[in-house]
Amino acid sequence: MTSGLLPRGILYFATLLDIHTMTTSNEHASPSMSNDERPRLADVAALAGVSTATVSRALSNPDVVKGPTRERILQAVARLGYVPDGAARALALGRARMVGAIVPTLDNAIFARAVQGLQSTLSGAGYQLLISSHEYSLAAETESARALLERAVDALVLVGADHAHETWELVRASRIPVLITWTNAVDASEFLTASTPLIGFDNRLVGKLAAEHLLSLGHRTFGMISGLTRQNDRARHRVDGFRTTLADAGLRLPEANVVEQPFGFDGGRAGLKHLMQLRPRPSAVFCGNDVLALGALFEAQSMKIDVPRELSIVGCDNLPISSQITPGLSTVLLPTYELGQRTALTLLDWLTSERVPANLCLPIELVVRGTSGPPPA
Amino acid sequence: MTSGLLPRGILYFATLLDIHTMTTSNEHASPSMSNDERPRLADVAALAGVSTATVSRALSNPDVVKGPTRERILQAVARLGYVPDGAARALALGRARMVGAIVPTLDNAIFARAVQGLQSTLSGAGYQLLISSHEYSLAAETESARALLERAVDALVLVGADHAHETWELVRASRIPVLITWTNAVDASEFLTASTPLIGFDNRLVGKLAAEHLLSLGHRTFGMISGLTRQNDRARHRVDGFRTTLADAGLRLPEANVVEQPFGFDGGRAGLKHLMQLRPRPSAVFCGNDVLALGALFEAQSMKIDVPRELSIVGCDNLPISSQITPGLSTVLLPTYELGQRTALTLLDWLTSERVPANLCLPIELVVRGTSGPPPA
DNA sequence: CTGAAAGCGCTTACAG
DNA sequence: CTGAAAGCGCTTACAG
Repeated sequence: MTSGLLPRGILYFATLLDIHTMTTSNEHASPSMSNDERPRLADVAALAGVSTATVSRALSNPDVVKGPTRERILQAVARLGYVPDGAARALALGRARMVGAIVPTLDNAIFARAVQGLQSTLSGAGYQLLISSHEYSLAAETESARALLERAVDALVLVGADHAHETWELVRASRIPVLITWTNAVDASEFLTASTPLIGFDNRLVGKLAAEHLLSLGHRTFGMISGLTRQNDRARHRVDGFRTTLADAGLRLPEANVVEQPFGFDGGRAGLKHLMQLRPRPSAVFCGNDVLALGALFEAQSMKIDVPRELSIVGCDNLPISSQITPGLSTVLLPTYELGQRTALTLLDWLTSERVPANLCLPIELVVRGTSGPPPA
Repeated sequence: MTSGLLPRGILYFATLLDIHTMTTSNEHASPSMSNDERPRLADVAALAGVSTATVSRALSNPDVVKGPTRERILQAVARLGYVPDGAARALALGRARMVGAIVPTLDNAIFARAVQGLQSTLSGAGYQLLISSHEYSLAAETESARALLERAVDALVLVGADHAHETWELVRASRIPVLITWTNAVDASEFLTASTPLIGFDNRLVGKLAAEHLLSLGHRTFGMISGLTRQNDRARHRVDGFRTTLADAGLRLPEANVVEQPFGFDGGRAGLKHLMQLRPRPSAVFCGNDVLALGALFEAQSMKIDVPRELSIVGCDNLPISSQITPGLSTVLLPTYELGQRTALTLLDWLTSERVPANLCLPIELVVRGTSGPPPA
């Protein structure tokens, strides 16, 4: 793209003369500008008859430029269709007005929704979102982190507390603000929680709310369908909260009653099939998220198991579909769009104030619908 | 962030001496590097005892640098935790290895899935995705386009053919590759289709497939629940294809039988309520997408209308949920993940070959499940 | 209020 | 194979 060491030509030759007739002609990209290069600040400056410094000021700090001069510059900008080059601006300014986010996947309504909240809030404040996903591979996440860091993002958003050592080294070396989301607790000691704020949910409480609800209905035998817990602290905490709460009530949740399944309806179906073969058969099943719960519900319907009369199911997320189907899914509502919004606001505040923000744990609540009820007599 | 006109200091003082013991010490960010600035190419060069030019070559064109030199450089990179500054690199190179994409929303499985395909394919080739959404507002889309263009993206992906005049001017002035997705046809004459490739579906065919299916079942009275068509060529073409196919069969689809609703389950519900009040009552309803169709199905269930005995419903998208619910949703399958992939591959090819790619219309097919059947006798 | 010029951190043509 | 230096397109401290 660059033409070697020779400076670029200036584009204004054809248009310099009719500067005063500009407003009556095409206000947008001039047809006479058939040059192959896009216009630069110098082109605007030449057309407006000022220095590049003045154009730069007129654009980023308008009131420091005299009215008529500013007018001429803005007309030149419009005439040439000038759009600043972000790379040059980022280099000069030391910030790119870009935030990076790495999520496990976008192909899950719950992450898509949070990303939507993040993106729209950021862009309202003039920041753009660089997004990457890793399909639940922490090694892939490291490469995503490197790729985003290499694009000079001003800050990075990660999901959960489980990350590869290398990811952590990368973000530390980059010296940019890093925000951990979806969780309120970090196990791994290598994460310096003091300078890495957490904005998320209490995932143990998710399991606790589900357990308390099912216990209060009178259930005594439980199963759980969890997402893969291996590199996923959110999934682990949900299992932990569920199990601990049962234990506090004097009930044991055996290992065999916890099935780990990959995210997806099929995971939920497979998980339920497994649990329904256990003896004693669980009368209540808690699922790590709504997609697993819906899969379990569909499988129960396929198996002619009456929900909730023979079996209670509780999910987590409160996807829009969960309130639409019959019976409605009992679930723990996570305010994920708000999570994205709050993440954005916190980050914006951090970037401007340069003070590390406080942790934030968003409130969650149990929503009881048709898939949970008393155990069979 | 920048410290005025004074050049930055060099970081290597503390670490220059132990260059030969490096491999036995911490390979990652050195604890001794407590400086507040992140390492630069010059720091790596100083630590390795070479020029910045050589470091740059060692990183981007390794085989042009002698083995031992390269080794020393890589060790210095590892020791300092050096990550190149993308803004500077983009400025020097003239490309940022970033692609911008603007979608109506991420909060719709169908877009999220396509974006996932786009993102993962791009990042596999070393490109990162800058994403923005506009919630179906073409004015907001213009601002998104400007914001992405200002970040110096190498290419831009748009959804559909309906765009504000200003959006078009912006992308034209930017002189970067622009790809239109989700459609195979452009109405607006201002869009220079010759240099703006289309990768998408034949949305008229979507309507046609639905109509042919319902006609072949014997239906004679139809309704349609469409997304808002105002700034949405995909929605318009689906209505058009449906109506035209019915007309070819000698059947009229009156205006009153087409309800426009915003995307969402509630839109589908409201649309069905309206259609069920018409006399004669439609025996078959085609919905512009699966979310509307599912909303319609749920509303039919609420209204105790037997689907498909009293009413047939056909959607479009083939969301994962559509094959899970009972009855399964008859729908037109759009390969959206593949759309994202193909968009990425086409863009990558375009960026390397600099030849405008050919249009691509992805094959679609009707999937018949439980929500469609013969009309009531 | 405006301009000349240095600087941001890279890459690469040119010369050795 | 390697280095000195110019250039990418902006911003801004400094001087007028």
